Amino acid sequence: MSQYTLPKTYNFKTVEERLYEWWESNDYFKPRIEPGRQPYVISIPPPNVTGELHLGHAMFVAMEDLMIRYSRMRGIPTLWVPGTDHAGIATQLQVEKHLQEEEGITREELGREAFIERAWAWKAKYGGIITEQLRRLGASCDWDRERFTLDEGLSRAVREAFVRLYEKGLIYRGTYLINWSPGLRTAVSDLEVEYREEQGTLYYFKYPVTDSDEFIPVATTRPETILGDTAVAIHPNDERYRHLVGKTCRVPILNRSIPIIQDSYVDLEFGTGALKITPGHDQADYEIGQRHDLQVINVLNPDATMNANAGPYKGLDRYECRERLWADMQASGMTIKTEPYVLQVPCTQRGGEVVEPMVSTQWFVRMEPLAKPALEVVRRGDIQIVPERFTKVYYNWLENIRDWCISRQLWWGHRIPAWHCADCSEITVAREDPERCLHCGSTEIEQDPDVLDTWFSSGLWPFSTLGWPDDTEDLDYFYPTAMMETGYDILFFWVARMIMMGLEFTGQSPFHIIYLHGLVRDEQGRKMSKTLGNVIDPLEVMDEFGTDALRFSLLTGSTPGNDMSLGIQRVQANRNFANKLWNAGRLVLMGLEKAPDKLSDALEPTEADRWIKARLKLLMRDVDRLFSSHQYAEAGRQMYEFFWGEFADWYLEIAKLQLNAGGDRAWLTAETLVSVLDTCLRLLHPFIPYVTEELWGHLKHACQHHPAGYGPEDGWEEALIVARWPQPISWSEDDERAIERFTLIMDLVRAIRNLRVEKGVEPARRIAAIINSGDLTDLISAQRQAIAVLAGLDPEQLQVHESLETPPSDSVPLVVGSIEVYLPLAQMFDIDVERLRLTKELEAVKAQIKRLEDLLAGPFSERAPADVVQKERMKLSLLKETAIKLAGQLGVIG
RNA sequence: GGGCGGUUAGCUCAGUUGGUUAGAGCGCUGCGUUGACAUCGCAGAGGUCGUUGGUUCGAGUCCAAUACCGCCCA
Repeated sequence: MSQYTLPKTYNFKTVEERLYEWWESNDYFKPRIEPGRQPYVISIPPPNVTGELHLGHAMFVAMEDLMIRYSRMRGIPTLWVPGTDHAGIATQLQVEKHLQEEEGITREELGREAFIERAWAWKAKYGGIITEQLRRLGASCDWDRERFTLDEGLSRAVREAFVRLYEKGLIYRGTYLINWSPGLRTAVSDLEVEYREEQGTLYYFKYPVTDSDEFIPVATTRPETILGDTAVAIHPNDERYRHLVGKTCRVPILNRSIPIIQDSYVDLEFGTGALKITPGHDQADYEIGQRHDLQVINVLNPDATMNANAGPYKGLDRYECRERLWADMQASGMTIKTEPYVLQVPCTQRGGEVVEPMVSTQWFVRMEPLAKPALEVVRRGDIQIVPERFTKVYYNWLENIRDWCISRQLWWGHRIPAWHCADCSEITVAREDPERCLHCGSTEIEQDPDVLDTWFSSGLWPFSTLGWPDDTEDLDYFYPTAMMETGYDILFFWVARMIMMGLEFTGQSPFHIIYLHGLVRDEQGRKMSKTLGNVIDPLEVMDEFGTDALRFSLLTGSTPGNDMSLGIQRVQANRNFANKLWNAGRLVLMGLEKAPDKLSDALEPTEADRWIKARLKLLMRDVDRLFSSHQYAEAGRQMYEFFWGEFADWYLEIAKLQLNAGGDRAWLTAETLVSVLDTCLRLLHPFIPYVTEELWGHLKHACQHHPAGYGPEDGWEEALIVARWPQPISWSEDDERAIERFTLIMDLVRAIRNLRVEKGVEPARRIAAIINSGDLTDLISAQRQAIAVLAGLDPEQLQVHESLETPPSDSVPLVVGSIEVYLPLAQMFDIDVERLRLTKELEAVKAQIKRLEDLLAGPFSERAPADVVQKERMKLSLLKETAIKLAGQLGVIG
């Protein structure tokens, strides 16, 4: 009876939570500070504090936890700093919605202070959910260092940063054209605006020239903006209207007089070739207006209704105004025509509601001086972006950067530390709340009502979370961080800004590698959205298949910077992999019991032992190479294939035999099993931490309770999470040969299996076989038992000969390389069928020979490297042997 | 308008610095249940690597052009 009766199926439900708590309570997530030693640090991309877990979170947690666990196992002081983001707009909207639903009141009715209190209460209530969910994913963050963008320390950092930038003249307040969201009643930055294609209309109408019967035909997609026009522009080369330049025309309905100007921005081909200029509500027009010193007229209220400048249309919603105005113009004969037109409608990234360009007084960050050093650090390689192609995207954005509108007319966020003086109208910006105006000493000062863009505080994240602006031990030791791992969709929003802020405030790049993962999509490659109903909830997936299965799917299914499709079937397959690991582990544990206490004599490893160890070495080497080039997915896939396709499918089958042989053979086999399994668990741990830790614990326990004392040379570590990462071991010729020799055995076994199936031999039936193995007789004889078991042969009736003078009759012949095999399946032997089969095979081999001979006769043998040529020569000679054997067998059949 | 990515098996995707008859998972077909695992095993079918041209002894891989799909920026 086994001492370790593990269940037949891996049950993640009884494992995950227990292990996570065990890891956390043993402080395995906490780094030791080892002065002089370079630590490995990742700052988590902080999720929205009241957000819900989605696959994007699962993706970054899986990736980062992989990197963190790998680093930790390598013995490097490793820190993953967790935290959450206050997410200004998102959270405020949630709280507002809740307020409306539960109490039927608006935030304005509640008042600013009370509202902020509610928001904090909301955060207190729901803020822990997301971090709990990150734990569930196995995130090995140091939770004692958890931060929140709106906590006291970070608020101080934000304030310090703001004041410094202001003092340097990099923050300014001014009245410019910005993106206004009427729905949210706040300004948003350029980045937060997305363009949506919509079917719209292009309206053609007449701009009457003052004191003349002439008119200029003009086209617009937004007729309501006519009310804010302050010029009509034509191209300098445009002959048609040249004579009108310098004259004025009259705004329809309002009859305001506006100039006719020339500007090369005007596209001669578009519309009528003349452009109405609305500096108050269009970016391009705004710039033209600046060039020509045009008046800026705002016709909109903050809620997107028309204001007094719209004259008779005052109070109407903008779309209603559009219709009415057009109808009025039609009535007075000023319209020409309309035609369908596809518009690019600006919308907010969040709500999706239409954004109106509008002139407004806001706070801005001057970006160019910050962008320059940020470009420089990437150019000189201090920061490397993976995949590399995003470097170009990054350059392009920074080289064409525009000033950043950082003020938001919200309540939930970092309040701008600026006070306006009622007496002198000057602004006081200060680290501590001032009592009086810095300019005139007046006490009649009031703090600016706006808060900062959420991304302003996120930009400080890698150092603010470590204590900046204070000179803390953490900041000193852990900063700059090593890796910034996140989705490419926030390269500008977040990553670029962190680099700029990091350089500005700390003088150092905040991290050295940027690894950008792709976005997770559904099986058809579509974005997941609630409206499409194709959202996969990671929590449900984990409930059904376990965390490891989800992690492994995300980690092996994606390549850097490329989107991935996640299918549930893939997760299921990986759940099966966890189970495969588990059962292979069970077999090893049971095998241990068959091993004697100690080795009685020196004993050579078997061919299979040598092979699996050599293959494992190759795997370690590949994994090392792949990890260092950030090809984590490929590394994971190779581990999977090695474990399942080689260790489980082949070695374990042979190991059963070797264990049953008992004695020293069993002892040595158990040792190999333990060693290979142990190494595999170490390699796989960063990918699938739970099942590996659990199984490793059993393995360790079993080994420690076995008198043989199997285990790693330096003994078993406390836990897999802190166990040593396997180091690639040197490669030798012997390893090469071990792989070649065993590969031949596998080929032989496979060939026999194929033939069995082809001949319809029942799987359970043991059949006889005669092998003529020539030079390889030593190898084949030594492996006869293994071959017999794997190929379903009867060991009693398995003959291995070095040469065979008279081949057996009535036997099905086959050739593997230079080895001949005869399966005496008399009743299934059909001479015609065999002849045909052998002839076909011979033809195929001959074709191969021809191909290689041609190749070697050509320039290949002179131009290609010697080892490549040699390889082909070897292949050719083996094929020739095969051909001879096949021809011989055909001759026998007659 | 500028830039980027994708196009490989029925589906979802891998594929080192170019090395010579292209891989995985799922799906499909056939067979198989007394001891690691049916969340499994054995075997099989299935691909002119979008198209065209080029470089090379050799191209899925490098270059150029082109088509389609998608993304980003303006």
